[in-house]
Amino acid sequence: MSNRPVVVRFAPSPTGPLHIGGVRTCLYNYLFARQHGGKLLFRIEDTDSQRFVPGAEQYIIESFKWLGITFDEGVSFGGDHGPYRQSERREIYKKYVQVLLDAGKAYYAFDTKEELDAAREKTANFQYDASTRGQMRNSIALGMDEAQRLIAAGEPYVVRFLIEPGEDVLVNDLIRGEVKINSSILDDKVLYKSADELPTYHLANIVDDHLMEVTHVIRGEEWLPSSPLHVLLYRAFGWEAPQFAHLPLLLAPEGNGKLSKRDGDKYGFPVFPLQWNFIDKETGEPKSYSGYRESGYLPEAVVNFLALLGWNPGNDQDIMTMDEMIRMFDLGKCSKNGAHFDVKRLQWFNHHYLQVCDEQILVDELKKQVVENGADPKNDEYVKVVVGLMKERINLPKELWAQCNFFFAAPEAYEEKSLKKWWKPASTNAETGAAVPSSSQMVAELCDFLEAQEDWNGATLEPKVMEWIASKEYKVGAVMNAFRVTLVGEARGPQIFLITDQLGKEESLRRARVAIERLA
RNA sequence: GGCGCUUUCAUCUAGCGGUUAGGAUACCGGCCUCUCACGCCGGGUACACGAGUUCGAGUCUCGUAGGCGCUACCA
Repeated sequence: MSNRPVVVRFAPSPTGPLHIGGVRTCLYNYLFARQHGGKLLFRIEDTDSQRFVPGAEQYIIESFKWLGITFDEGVSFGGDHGPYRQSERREIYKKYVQVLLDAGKAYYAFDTKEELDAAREKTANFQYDASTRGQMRNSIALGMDEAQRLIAAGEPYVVRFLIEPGEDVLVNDLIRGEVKINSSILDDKVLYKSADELPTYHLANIVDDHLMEVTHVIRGEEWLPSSPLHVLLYRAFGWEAPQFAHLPLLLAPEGNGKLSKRDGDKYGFPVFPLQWNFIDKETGEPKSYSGYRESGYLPEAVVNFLALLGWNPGNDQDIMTMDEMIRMFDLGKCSKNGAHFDVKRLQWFNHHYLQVCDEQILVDELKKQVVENGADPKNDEYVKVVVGLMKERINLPKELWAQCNFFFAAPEAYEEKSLKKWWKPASTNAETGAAVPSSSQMVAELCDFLEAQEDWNGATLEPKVMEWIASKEYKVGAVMNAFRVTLVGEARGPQIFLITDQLGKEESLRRARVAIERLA
């Protein structure tokens, strides 16, 4: 193995929004590149013209921009190895296909879709390989002269890779160790199609990785079975193969299968970094898949969570900055088995990063929510204080309004459970036999006491109120919680004098008295 | 069906021949407290199964079973 400078790549197909599993693959490539002072390339593998989706490329670029993952070379980033879109590299692939053809390591095949289907129908487990290629329509069975004649006559063809059977192909995987696969189970893969003059993934991938001087291929486990083919292709060209590392797959939260876009709908969380809008092909209706960004997840949380899904630094650290991850990342510490996606854990990460993020993000979000709910956000300072009080109890910004609505709008109804517990009629203390006034009366008395107070500062108000409660021989909880219900509408929220500070004297007393009247 | 990868708490995982099997999320309980959260403290739950190797196996080997992936002129 030579000591080439580290070059890795992320090479998605622009077939739609970027799946969260792809995000993790790219993140690992990024961490690896940065740790080794190497380069990360961004290549677009659009060799399947049938599945090309406009906008997907831009979506992917925007996603990584949001996540803070940067590239050094590639589509939209420039570099000396371009072009970086495979559809713009036709001539390059043609040249290398010819190299293989000339060396007798690949051949022309003319079988139509129908003929191939018929062969598969006829023979169980049909495979286009050494045992069957003699019966098919290709330059080996037909002879090169006939093949050239067919090509000249305009017959569409493909070029297939000639696999020699019976050889154990070794793939050295940085995560899984040595994987051995016998070449007999490999079929003569199509490398090139004359119909669109494009190569298939396998050929384009090898040629590009070689030309772009890629040293490490870090990709999903779904590629493991075809990695022997890739090894064979490198060998056929006489090129040094890169090191491989096949990452475990991301699995659905429960049950079976890998994480799919349907799981997002099923479990109520996004599986894409950004929202993706599209037209439903069947109904013609505009639809969209939700994204982490639009759902209020912070990029730091998504990255941190994803990094630990399949890798860990070997210590007990969970919260990591990107720089720490870059320092500690280790392919050898990646797990080998698939990881179930646990959205609760992601939310915990998000909760953490929400506490340390720029508060203005939450201030703006809450302001928006207040307006949407027809209330008055007053001013930035007011909203900022509320955010400071409430952010520790949310996992997502969208939960803000439900938590803090009472700071902006008086309760219109009172929650039943809270009333049952804290809004009581007059009674007698079972132990002392003393009369206990109703909640309504206690709050009314409290209002009179508060009315007389000149200084409405919670810090000075609190000891006075406590003193007053003691002098009346009331229970602190009974008075404060009844009062709380009148202000909030239920038994929740921050310390009560923090609420009255924000609401002000007039509004606080008004709410209490309105409640007394309503609950009479 | 064939081939490959894989298997420690519900979930993400630590562990690389000798551990009371550790951490995190979730869950439960307690503390704090005017409520709800946060926070802190505590708790339960795991080595898929069966054979070997070894004085000793979660750790090594082989089977079995389960899970996942691939098996296209898709990537």
